[in-house]
Amino acid sequence: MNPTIKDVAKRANVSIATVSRVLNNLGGYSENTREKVMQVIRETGYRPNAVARGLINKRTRTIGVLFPRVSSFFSSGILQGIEEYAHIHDYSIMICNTGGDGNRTLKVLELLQEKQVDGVIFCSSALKTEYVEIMAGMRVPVVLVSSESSYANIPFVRIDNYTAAFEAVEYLIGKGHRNIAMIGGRQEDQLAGVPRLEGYLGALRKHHIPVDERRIIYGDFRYESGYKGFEALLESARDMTAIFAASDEMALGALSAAYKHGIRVPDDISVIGFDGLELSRMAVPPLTTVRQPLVEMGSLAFELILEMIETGEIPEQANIVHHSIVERDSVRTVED
Amino acid sequence: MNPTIKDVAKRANVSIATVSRVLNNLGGYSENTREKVMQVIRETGYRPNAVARGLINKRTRTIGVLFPRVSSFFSSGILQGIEEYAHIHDYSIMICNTGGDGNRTLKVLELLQEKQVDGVIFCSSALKTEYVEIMAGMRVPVVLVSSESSYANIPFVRIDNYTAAFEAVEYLIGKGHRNIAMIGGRQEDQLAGVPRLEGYLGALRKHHIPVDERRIIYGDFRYESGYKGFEALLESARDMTAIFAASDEMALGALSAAYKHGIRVPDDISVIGFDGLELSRMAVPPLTTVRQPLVEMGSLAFELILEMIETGEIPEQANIVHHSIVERDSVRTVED
DNA sequence: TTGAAAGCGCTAACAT
DNA sequence: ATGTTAGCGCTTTCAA
Repeated sequence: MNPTIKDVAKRANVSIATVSRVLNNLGGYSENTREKVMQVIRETGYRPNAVARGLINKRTRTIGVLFPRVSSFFSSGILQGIEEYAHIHDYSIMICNTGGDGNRTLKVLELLQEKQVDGVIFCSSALKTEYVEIMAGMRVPVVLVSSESSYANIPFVRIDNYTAAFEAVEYLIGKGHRNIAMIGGRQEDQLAGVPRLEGYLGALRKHHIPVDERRIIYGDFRYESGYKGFEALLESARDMTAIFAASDEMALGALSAAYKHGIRVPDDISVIGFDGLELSRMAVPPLTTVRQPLVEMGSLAFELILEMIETGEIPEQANIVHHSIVERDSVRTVED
Repeated sequence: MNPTIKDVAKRANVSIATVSRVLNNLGGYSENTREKVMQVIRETGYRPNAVARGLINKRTRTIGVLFPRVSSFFSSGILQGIEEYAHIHDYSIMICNTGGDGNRTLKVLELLQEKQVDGVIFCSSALKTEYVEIMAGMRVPVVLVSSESSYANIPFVRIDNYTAAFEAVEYLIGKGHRNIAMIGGRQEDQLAGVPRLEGYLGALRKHHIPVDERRIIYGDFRYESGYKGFEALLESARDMTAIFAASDEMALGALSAAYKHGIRVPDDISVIGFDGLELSRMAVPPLTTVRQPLVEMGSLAFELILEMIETGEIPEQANIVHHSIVERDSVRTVED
């Protein structure tokens, strides 16, 4: 057995109350006893039991983090940001996969409640009513990342997807492109699918470019769908000179498909991605993309939840962070 | 306040012991009381407090997972495997970044000890003596992934790096290549750096191909070092027809550098990577690589630790899993 | 400056 | 079949 506070108290000839005091720097003891206690702690290698502490303090210094898929390229950046700040503030994080599955999400949420996490960060999934209900029941702060909730006053941090997509397409237009296709996300996806499509549409309208349905393909944000999307566009929109992909993964799929079909990027077709994942930089050719500051989004989410935990107050609900266009080599200028 | 077992007991007109019994399916109550208790639990939305349970059971059903960088492409696969199995067995995982930093690792280990995790999975870092000492002090099972320990009987799961590298190079040789360069990992890295280099050397020797120091460049497993490594090789080993990169990230760097320099892969130079990351499949051209079953390695690690937690016994120490060569499009056959 | 004791929410041994 | 009670390791009154 590892030593407990009792063992330390005994060996130091003091009461456990005194040990607790020096442990928590509460004062109310002589320098002498402090020394003695610290000495024993060092000798025995005593470490306070956070579980016991948690039981009495009702604080575990642990937060739960939910991802649809922890191992996705997208999750990684956010996770890194959360972890970094959590570590600074001596918090631990419990991560959970929801698999984008409602039942599993509920189960995971219940588990986190049982484990008494001090807060939960919920990432890149739509917030269903059932989630909100159980979250309310948990009575712990919740922050959304790359998600949003209109009907509950839950703070969220995300970029402005509409504007970001709008600017991506306007960037293409600025490069002289007129025949711009889009590989979008899921049409049902209100968080990233719809607004990015709207942004595309909006930019075209603003520049009086007619919308052509055949130039729009819907994927699921993943690589394969980008690959297939590109091939589909090859059929339906042969004259396109540029593609706006609603995710970097899909853009990479497009790049691969182009390579497969002997189509050169950006010489024959330009491609702009979305997300600014690390791998966009590693693509061939390096991918021009709309960057979301994923790491910062994670850090900010942690700061928000920390604030809620410590003050009990609900901060500004809408935390819109800045996107930016990262120019690399997958888009070329088209001469008229 | 959320309801406690006391509240449930009171409302159900039974003792807390009875509530505890039905909660844990221990028997010793009538169907009638069971019904009543369950009814109250449903009504109140009661959830047992895992912290209190942990205090008494000395089990938290939580394991700690350490990565040098949780957000790396490499960690992701392992993490996914661990999480999957942890979830099946109703365990939670606490993930920690060590940043490859000794002090931080020690701090994190201490934190995990305080939080009373039931075990720790330590991934892809060399195991220093200090770690082993503090781990021994924690008195919880430890499993290593993509790492190893000779001086402590800690179970580990990894592939056979030497053989895997050997086979990669032999694969290249089988394709007719003789002038094979290598972009290796860090020379000090005993886990992945040295054995993969040795494998390269061994394969050349076996096939009576003289080793040429100028064909060997050392990187750090990351993308940039692969990029630079490729450029360095362009200077020192112009006649190479193939490159064995000790990581997929470095292989991707090489691919990018080749593209930049107008060198076609695999027409001019073939490239084989190592790891089998998801992104190797997304590369242009799709990367031929040596696959480590990362997800399975994570699952296996979890199973091992679960076994240790539940039985208290130490399983087979060496768990060598199978690697395999994934043939894609970055290696071509050379005619003599 | 220090200690005794209550109690956080739960399990488990012991009664009944 | 059910209740009482003693802790698990700690923090925090309240006394001394």
